[in-house]
Amino acid sequence: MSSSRLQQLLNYFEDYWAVEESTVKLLRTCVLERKLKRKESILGEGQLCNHLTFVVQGILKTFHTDKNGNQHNLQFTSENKWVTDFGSLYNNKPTELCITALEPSIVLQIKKEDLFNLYDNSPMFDRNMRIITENAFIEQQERVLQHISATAYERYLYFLNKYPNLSNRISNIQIASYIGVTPEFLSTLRKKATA
Amino acid sequence: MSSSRLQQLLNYFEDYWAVEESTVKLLRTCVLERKLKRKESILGEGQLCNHLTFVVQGILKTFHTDKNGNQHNLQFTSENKWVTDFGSLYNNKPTELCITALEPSIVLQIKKEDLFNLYDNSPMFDRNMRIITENAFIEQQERVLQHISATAYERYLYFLNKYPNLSNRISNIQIASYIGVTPEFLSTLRKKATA
DNA sequence: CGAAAATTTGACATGACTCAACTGGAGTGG
DNA sequence: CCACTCCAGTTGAGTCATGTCAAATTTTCG
Repeated sequence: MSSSRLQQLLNYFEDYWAVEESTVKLLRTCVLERKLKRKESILGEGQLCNHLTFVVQGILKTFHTDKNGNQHNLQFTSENKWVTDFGSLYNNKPTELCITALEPSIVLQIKKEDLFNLYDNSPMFDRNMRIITENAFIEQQERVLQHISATAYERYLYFLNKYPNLSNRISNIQIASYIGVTPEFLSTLRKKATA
Repeated sequence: MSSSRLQQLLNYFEDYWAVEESTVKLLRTCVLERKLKRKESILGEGQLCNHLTFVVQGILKTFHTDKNGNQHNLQFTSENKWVTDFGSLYNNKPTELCITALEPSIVLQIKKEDLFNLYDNSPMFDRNMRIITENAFIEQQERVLQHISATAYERYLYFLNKYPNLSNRISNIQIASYIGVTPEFLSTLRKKATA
């Protein structure tokens, strides 16, 4: 794999802690690179999730398809963010989620066995995944709070404000699905926002 | 502190991993017990969150008060669950949340410094907090999914089904605030559910 | 027991969805 | 370069879900 892409991952970790040489060595042996075309998936409904994925370039969406066939976006994952389905990864349960590229993308992946091996051999890697997960939890909690206390209009403004780079790169249909409204209704919110 | 309550915490951890004697010793020195009356708070808006809290008995609610004075319940924490405000705890930021007992309760608390000490001296404790946080993340994600894809009625039925013991012990006003509807509307949903 | 809080009810207002139609831009093949 | 299709985005009419407010009733807790 391209060493510059592994380097991006290492730089990312350096923001959290000084990565030991032994961990770098482990990462070098187990990190897999994968290129994705637009609309290509790394996880499909009913499959087992076997990887932890780090986005080097591009944007992925994680969504659920309900019984009526409607898609609901749970998460966008762009550069230097992680994505996986924890429920499926840890409990060996078939996933109800799908992870798909919205743009041509490059990701790094760590297989489940290698991930567990990293946890066992690098306590600092383990710790950093704890911190990363804590931050992800905070973000989800903030989002729940929005849904129980704010209107769709407020949620939209919040999204624009929090993810300015995403809102330029993602279609409004995807944004509507993320904040939990129909594309038609988002359209009226957008008119209101520019008025 | 009562050793039986520390024992409950140790039993809890044993479900995850075999606790080493050195960690037990550390816990014995730093775990604080606290009794709470109904409506008593362990964290108030504007304060710094300095503890990780484990509920031995009772139920706490974590809520946010919006600019109109309305409370929105983010979380209920009952026996053998953890609660804290990660954002405030790690970033030393004043919290926007409040954690209050819904029943007379007994909790165990670990101060921030002791918590960091535990992380440093017990990699398995660190790991288990990672796993606990991952599970909490999954739960929040499921809740977000509900809000972007399900009706209030479906969310209510889901709550009843997922937390049968909570729904008996908590007033409907609290449940309404948790699922994100007004108490009046929850009342109509309840009528529908028993019809 | 008595005060405070929880729950219910009903009339009315508004937020958000559905469906169908229309517009306009981005690719694609001839 | 044009004609074509496809998809994103918008608009509007009608409808349903949910909120607001006020009041009456019941339950809970000190």
